[in-house]
Amino acid sequence: MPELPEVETIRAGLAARLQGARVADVTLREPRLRAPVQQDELDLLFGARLTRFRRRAKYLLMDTDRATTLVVHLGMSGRMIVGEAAAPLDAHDHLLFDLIESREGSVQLRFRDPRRFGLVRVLATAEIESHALFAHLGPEPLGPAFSLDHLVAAAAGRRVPVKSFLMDARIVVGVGNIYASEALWRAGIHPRRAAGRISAARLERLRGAVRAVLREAIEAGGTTLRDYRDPDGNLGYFAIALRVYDRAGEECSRCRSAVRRLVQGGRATYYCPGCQR
DNA sequence: CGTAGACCCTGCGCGC
DNA sequence: TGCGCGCAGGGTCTAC
Repeated sequence: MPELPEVETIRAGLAARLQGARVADVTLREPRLRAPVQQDELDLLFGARLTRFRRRAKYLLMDTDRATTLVVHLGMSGRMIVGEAAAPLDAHDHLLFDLIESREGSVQLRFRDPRRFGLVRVLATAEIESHALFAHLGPEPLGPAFSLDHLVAAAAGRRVPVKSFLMDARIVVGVGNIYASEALWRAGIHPRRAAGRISAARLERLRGAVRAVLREAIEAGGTTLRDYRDPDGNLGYFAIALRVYDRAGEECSRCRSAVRRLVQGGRATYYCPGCQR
């Protein structure tokens, strides 16, 4: 799936094209996502206007003028596609949103997700933050709440490997598998190091690395990898330079050691044994 | 409590 | 060419 920068890129793309559009119809073709899609929730969208496009962690939040919010998570393989309603259907086009009065007139927004790890809900806008999906989430990595004080307090006494710690949404949201490895490389921290055994100075380096790598990726328009597409359905972006991710055996660009791969929590981690301690 | 592992699902690339 | 295997950017739940 898209990581935070990809979701942010999709959010911006959808906002530019669909802000102000009205939902004329919704078709549910396959309800079996991470949680079953509820028709009674989708019914709340009929006639509603999409007013605001937000993001929280890796969730897309599309507010309507009916005090409801269309919540979409793309999971590993989800995409949002804007096109003509007559466009040929893909086997994994699970939801079709017929929109009118968009900047481009009548268009169809599709949620496509082969692996079906994604999620589509319609919730009361006022209850988003307190909803079970969001209540446990930690600070946004690019916001002021992701402070050194927060990181130091969260890491204190923790024996988890810092890679797993970084990917724990209760600590900070939006740091996925690619950028966790990349941020640790930038900070010179070994992914297996216990979170509670990193000095405040090095945690500050890590905080800066997380923010820098995410910011750069957003600027680059999202890393393009495998099946990722922007809202137009195009593969148009240039990937930011990934220094270790998926580069096992290659030379580290900083110290020339061979990049290694290991598995943590069932996920691949890439790091440089020469310059990450 | 904290942590490791299984699980949800399809598609793709690889080695045989 | 076909087949089986491992692996893939996420998140949640269970068992220990």
